[in-house]
Amino acid sequence: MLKNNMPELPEVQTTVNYLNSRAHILGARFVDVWSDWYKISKKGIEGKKILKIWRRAKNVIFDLSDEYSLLVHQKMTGHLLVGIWKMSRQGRDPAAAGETWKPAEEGPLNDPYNKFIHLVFFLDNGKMLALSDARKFAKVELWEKEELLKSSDFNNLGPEPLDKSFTFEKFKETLLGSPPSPRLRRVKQVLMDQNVIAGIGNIYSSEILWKAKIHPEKNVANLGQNELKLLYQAIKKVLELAVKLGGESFSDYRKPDGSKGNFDTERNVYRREGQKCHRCGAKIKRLKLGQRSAFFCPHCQKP
DNA sequence: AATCGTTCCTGATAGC
DNA sequence: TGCTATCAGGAACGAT
Repeated sequence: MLKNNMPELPEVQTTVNYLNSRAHILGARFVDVWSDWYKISKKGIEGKKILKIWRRAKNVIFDLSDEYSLLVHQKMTGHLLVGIWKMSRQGRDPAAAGETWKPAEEGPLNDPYNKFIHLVFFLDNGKMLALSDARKFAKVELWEKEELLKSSDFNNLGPEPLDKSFTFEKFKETLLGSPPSPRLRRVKQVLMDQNVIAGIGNIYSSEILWKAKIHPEKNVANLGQNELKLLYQAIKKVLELAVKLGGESFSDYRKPDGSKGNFDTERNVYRREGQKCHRCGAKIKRLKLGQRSAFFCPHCQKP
């Protein structure tokens, strides 16, 4: 079975944190684009300057000059990498350029030069911003900033769980509130719904529910006050810890320098089917909810 | 209106 | 050993 690990909130935040600090790409301008897949034209982005890099849900947003924004959703296997480039006789194709493609900082896997890079932005300060994406699912779009902010996909996103404004009251209101009504739905699917709470995916929803000792199929309307409190605290704690550790890297995800995140030691249920629960020793089980697999401890998380 | 199924894609794995 | 069929998965979109 393929070991999937799509970037969720902690991984995307880790990427954004890196891009804003150690990558040294703020203030740089785009000079060229190479891709064997994405239809991003040099014409649209050439000369635009990177002003600010931020996250909303699982999206990375580069605010650019001229009131433009570059939207990147890494989906399943996508991850952004930063390197340095030099012109070569072969031009700027990193596959052809070979040794001119090097990571900006030393990463344990030397990952930035890999066969899954399908898009590279060349910046005027000698840096490359690349997208590695084995499955070619990632989304990269150039928007007028205002259009992006008022687009329905973007505007319907639920609150950011790590914001201070995401209080327990706000959480209950979001989870149980009337419109839209996720009232009759199973808690795992509700947690993963980007329009209810933004940024949580398959890995962290399983980890959060394990920590809160709640069964993934439990209907959110049937959660007691104590369970709601535990769930709220688990969301904050699990995501905060994962951001602190630089996310999860058991599969494709890497920080922009190619190095791995360190959340793996904290993984309690995801992809641990048949192994012992770290809390009670029972065997971790897996079930299908919709098209997704949910991992849980049948002893700690009773229906 | 809400929910379910399909689609995109390819590396890794299971089964023969 | 080598081939093929199956699976994983976020989210847009089409169908019911």
